[in-house]
Parts: sequence; C-alpha cells; structure tokens
Amino acid sequence: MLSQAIEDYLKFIYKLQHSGNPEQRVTTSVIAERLGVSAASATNMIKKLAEMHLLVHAPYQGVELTSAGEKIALETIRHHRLIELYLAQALGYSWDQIDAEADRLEHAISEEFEDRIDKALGYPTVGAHGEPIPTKHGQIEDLEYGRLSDLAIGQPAVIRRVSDRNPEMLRYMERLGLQLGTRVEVREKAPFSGPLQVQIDADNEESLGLEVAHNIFVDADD
Amino acid sequence: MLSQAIEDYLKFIYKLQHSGNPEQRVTTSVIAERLGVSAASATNMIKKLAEMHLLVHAPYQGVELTSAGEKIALETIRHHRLIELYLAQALGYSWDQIDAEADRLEHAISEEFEDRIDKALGYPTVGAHGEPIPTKHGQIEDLEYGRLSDLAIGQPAVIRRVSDRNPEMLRYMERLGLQLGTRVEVREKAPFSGPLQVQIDADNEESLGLEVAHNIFVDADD
DNA sequence: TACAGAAATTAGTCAAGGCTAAAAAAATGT
DNA sequence: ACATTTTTTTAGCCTTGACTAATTTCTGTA
Repeated sequence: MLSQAIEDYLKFIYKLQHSGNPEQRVTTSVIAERLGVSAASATNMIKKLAEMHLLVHAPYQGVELTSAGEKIALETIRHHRLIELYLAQALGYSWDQIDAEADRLEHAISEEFEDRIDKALGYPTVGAHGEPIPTKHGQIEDLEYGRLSDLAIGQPAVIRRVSDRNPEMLRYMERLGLQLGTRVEVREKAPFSGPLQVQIDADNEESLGLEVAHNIFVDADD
Repeated sequence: MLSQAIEDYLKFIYKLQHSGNPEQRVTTSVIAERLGVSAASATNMIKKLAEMHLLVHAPYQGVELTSAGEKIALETIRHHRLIELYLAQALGYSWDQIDAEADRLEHAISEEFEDRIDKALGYPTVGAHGEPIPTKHGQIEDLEYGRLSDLAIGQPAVIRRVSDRNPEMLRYMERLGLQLGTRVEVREKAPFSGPLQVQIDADNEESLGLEVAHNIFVDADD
C-alpha cells in the first residue's frame, strides 16, 4: 500500500498535467503550491517518486508521470470521485462539502468499498461536479467542454461540469441554481472583463462575474 | 486532530479495561500484543499518552484511562461501530468484513459524516455485533449478557452479542445461522470441555465447540 | 554578454512512531 | 533467600515527510 502522501502527489500531478494549457510544465514550485508544502519538500518527494519510477523528472524542467504513476493517480481520482458522488447522492452532502470529506476518505477505502459504492451508484461515469470517473482499469474519458465565459451571446447551452476547487464558489453557484444539467444562455457581456448577464433555466437572469463563468463548463445546444 | 496511532491505543486500552475480568491489569505487554507492536513501542506511546494526561501509568503495574482519554476512546469506538453498522446495513457487507474496513475508516471521517450515517441508520444504540454504541457525549450502556457456553441446559435464550475478534469465527457463525436475535437452546454439554449440542432457531441442531460458544452472548428468556 | 531575480536543489533539522538489543525491575520457584 | 525467568524500560537507530536556510541553476533583460 502506498502512503497517503504519495497518492496525493500523484493525483495532483495528474490533475496539473491534464488541466488547461498543455504546454504548461508541471514544475516543482507549481506542485508545491498546489499541495501546500514547501518547494524543498516537493523536491524531495519528486526525487523519491522518480526513484520509484512513478514519474520522470527532468531537473529544472518539470515532471511527467509514467504509466505506473498515472495508474495510481487514476485509481486515487476514481476513489475520490466515487466517494464524492456517494456522499452527495446517498448521504445528502452539499456540493461544497464533498471534496474535503473525500480527500480524507479516498486513502482509507478498500477495493471492496470502491466496488460496493460503484454498484450502489449504478456504475456512474461522471462525478458530482461533472468530471469523468476513471474506470477500474484506468481508462478515463476525455470530456472537453467550453467555458461559460467563452460562450457566444445568444447561444443556449447546458452546464456539464464545474470546477471543484473553491467550496465558496460552489456554494454561490448552488445558490444561483447553477447545477449540472441547468440550461444557460449568455445575454450580454460587459466590456473590460466585466460580468456576464446570464439567463438561468428560463425563469431568472443573473449577473455573473467572469471568474465564476470561467469555472463553469458547458455543452452548447445543437 | 489526534493521530491514528493515538486513537488506536486509546481504543484498545478502553476495550481491554472493559473486557472480562475487571481485576486484569492493562499492562504494557498486553497492549503491545493486542496492537501488534513491540513492547518497547508500547512503552514509548504509553509514556507519551501519560504526558498528554490521557491515561495514568503506574510503572510495572498498568495503565488506566483518564476521563479525557476515555472520551477519545469512546468517540473512536462510536465511529467504529457506526461505520460497521452502516457497512452492513447500507452497503451489504457481511459480518466478518466490517471490522477491518471500519478500522481504516474510523480515523478518516468527520463529525458531519458521523452524524449523517447515524441519522441514516435511525440513531442505533447497538452495533452490528450487538455491542453498545457510545453516544455523542460519551455515554455508553453497560450491556451484560451471559455466554452461551454458560447457559443452563434446556434454558431457551436469544443471541444478543457476538465477539467481533475473529472474522473466521464470524463466518462460521453466520453459516450456522447464528445471528443477533436467533433463538438458541443448549441441549447437551459434552464433558471435559467438550462441544455443546445446540438447538438453533427451532429447525436445526448443531454441535458447537466451546470456544465458539464462549464468544456468543445470550439473553435468557424469562 | 552579463547579471539580477526567480526557481530548484542541497544540507541539515525535526517529530512521529515504529524497531532491536541491552539493562533493570519484578515475579517465581525451589 | 536467592537464582532464574519474565516483564518493562532505556538507549539508540530507522523511515517518512515535513521544515528552514543556504546554494546552485536558469532565464530574461539591459
């Protein structure tokens, strides 16, 4: 069994590798910042993971997971997302609470537990925030949605994923009725990176800051 | 937050203090054996727990939890038993699997999680093996049942608790239909600590070794 | 091209919580 | 009563994964 620390590093490195601009290197400092540890600590762990052949480290350049490392990262992410969904669906947790609880539980569960909640949830393919759930064999679907902030004015769309990074933002979204499946349409964009006027679910319209809109991913209607 | 190790020590010390013969001292070696660590490691941890005022240690004599230590022990036990019951009732785990899974999960859950499964289970007062579940405030009911091995011949009784120590034994009991609530009656006791002939639930009769009967606790019918 | 500032690494510590081996204390048996 | 055995404690070491401070390497700009 790998330590919780190792699983966390691999998970975050995977997420960093697969988030946004693909030319962004995953460097020591970025990893350290994301995990909330010092750069020196990150250097140490990276060296250790490299020795374990879980990643390849080009000094001063950045890091890339090997397939062994990616496998572990995906298992951890699978645990995390299944637990999140279970907390939300079976135990009535709200959107903003599940990430923190899952962070602790993901390292403590057995394969048995994984299988049982997977079954209880009906073998879901996307998590509570719309992220794809890796399969038991490490397959992960590559769902690419556009950001609400980039949506053309007048183009109806459906919310398919939201970023889970900021609980407060999730609470805000929830309060506004912005959930997975909610229909949205940008009515107006204020200039100079100003707020968007967004139609939500046919019956109300809200002004939405750019940062929030940036963290909502939508699927444009045909 | 206390470490997993500390919670485990306190939990086992509590269980040792409250199991069987009350004149049995809880000594370093007993603790070490139960936790699967060396005696030296146990000595170290005991010293540390004494410094934290979670227990009182009389050198070479044994250990006794303070009320602060007992509180933590009972919280841990509460977590453990609620999780066990949840695994059994909500996720379909079998009797022999729940202890090991709960051992890992009990240190990872939040108060929130505790409250939610408590509610989902309908605020139960006894665990999956019949043990009392401490309340949130550290109250625990003192359920004293007799052992099946001590039951008089011909005296009908109901199974109220079983020991959770040995998964294999639990599997065996389950296979024989020995569950909480099952009606039993001793028909015959072989001499020289021999097996018991036990009537189970009106329709079948089995020969039961003394060790198994020793780990089944019953409530005699009036 | 040189150099300042940023990023990464190295060196040295620390706390937890294990371990073994050796010493000390207590218990036991004749 | 004392020698032997068992139990407990002490001493010293190890691994993990953090930290700070110091140093090295890289990079962008004058």
